Amino acid sequence: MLETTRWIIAAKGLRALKVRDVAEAADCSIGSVYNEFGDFDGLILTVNRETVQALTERLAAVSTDDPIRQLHGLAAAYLGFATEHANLLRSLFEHRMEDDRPFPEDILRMVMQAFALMHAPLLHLMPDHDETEVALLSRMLFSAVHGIISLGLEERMVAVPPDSLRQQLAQFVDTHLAGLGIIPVQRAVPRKA
Amino acid sequence: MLETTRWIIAAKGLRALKVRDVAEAADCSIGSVYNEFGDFDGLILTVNRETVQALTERLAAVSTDDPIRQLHGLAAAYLGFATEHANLLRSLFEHRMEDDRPFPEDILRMVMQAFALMHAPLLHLMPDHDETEVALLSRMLFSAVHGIISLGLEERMVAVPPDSLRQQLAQFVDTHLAGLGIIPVQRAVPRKA
DNA sequence: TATCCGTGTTGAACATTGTTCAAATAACCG
DNA sequence: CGGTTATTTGAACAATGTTCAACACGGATA
Repeated sequence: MLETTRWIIAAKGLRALKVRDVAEAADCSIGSVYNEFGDFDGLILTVNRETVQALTERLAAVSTDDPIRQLHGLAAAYLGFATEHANLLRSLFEHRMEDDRPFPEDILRMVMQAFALMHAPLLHLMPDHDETEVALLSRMLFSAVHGIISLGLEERMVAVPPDSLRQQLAQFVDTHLAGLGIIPVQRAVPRKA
Repeated sequence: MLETTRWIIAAKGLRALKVRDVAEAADCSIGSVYNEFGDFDGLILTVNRETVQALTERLAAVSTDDPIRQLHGLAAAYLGFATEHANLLRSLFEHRMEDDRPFPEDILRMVMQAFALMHAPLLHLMPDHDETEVALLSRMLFSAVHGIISLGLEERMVAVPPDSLRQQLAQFVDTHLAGLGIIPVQRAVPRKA
């Protein structure tokens, strides 16, 4: 049942998800879906929970040997996940609850936790800085990476080629680390000159 | 009629928009809405068009005296617009067409145009660089700013206080410019030490 | 004025889809 | 097997995007 839902969202987008389709594919009645998930939001949120879980696992699997490499790895891992599961990630970030019900606390926590994964390596690289300051910085950096990727993959908006995107992301991380004084500023070779 | 639609989206979010509400508020029949806009998507897209137009105007109004100040101004202007019109901006970026109809070309162009506004000042600051390279860089920078702002304002995800967000954005731009070698790297004073 | 024709408006009716709930079915127990 | 509880069912309901035949109005014409 969950698999079916996830498959539909992943393949055809959140908007294509219908309770009746899920029920039919799972070979059960409409009511059973409601018994299991409460309502439509519950169905979606369950899939979203799994998505953020999978994302976190993927990000957590990045090697922690070298902080700088880890930051690059996190960005690359996020890009990989976003590329492979674009619709699932969109469902996580774009879905709005019916009426004005509050967003589930636990999903929120999980997303924040995932976005905090840059904190540890950054703290290693900036040992003299205030921890809360680094926390803010890491969340901001991850938000920036998220923005670059989610807009870059938006096929409706002249998507950036995946390989170019990978390259851009690496450059972005490097440039920012240089700006923080962690690695030396490397001027790109001007082709024009 | 358009005003009503815009008002509903701005006040209660895209999901709260109903054809019947628009018709009633505009004191006309449901059919008239369809005569005017074709379908539901048409209604939304018309508002989105206005939104990206307003955004572009606001961004274009930023002073072009000093390139660095201009970049800060663009980020700040985007933040201001996003703060004042959060739901309208969300409607622009999160709305998906029915079925799989293609996203309107003109809106796409306008968004790209808005996101390209960092190109000119960046080109001034990097006169020796390849223009297409700077174009990619400017789009990436703007995407990053977009990510920081849109996630930062997401009230469901522990929104960052607006003032703190403004400060973070400025720091982000400065750090990135420093990383590009345009302004000197300024190490923040470590509070811990 | 009466008639006709093009144009724009209407809202009842329809299709889709999330939701409910009383009845049917199944499962368990003594 | 009878009784009790739990689970499943799907017809019916409500909300909402969409259609379209009927209607209303305005101007041209006789």
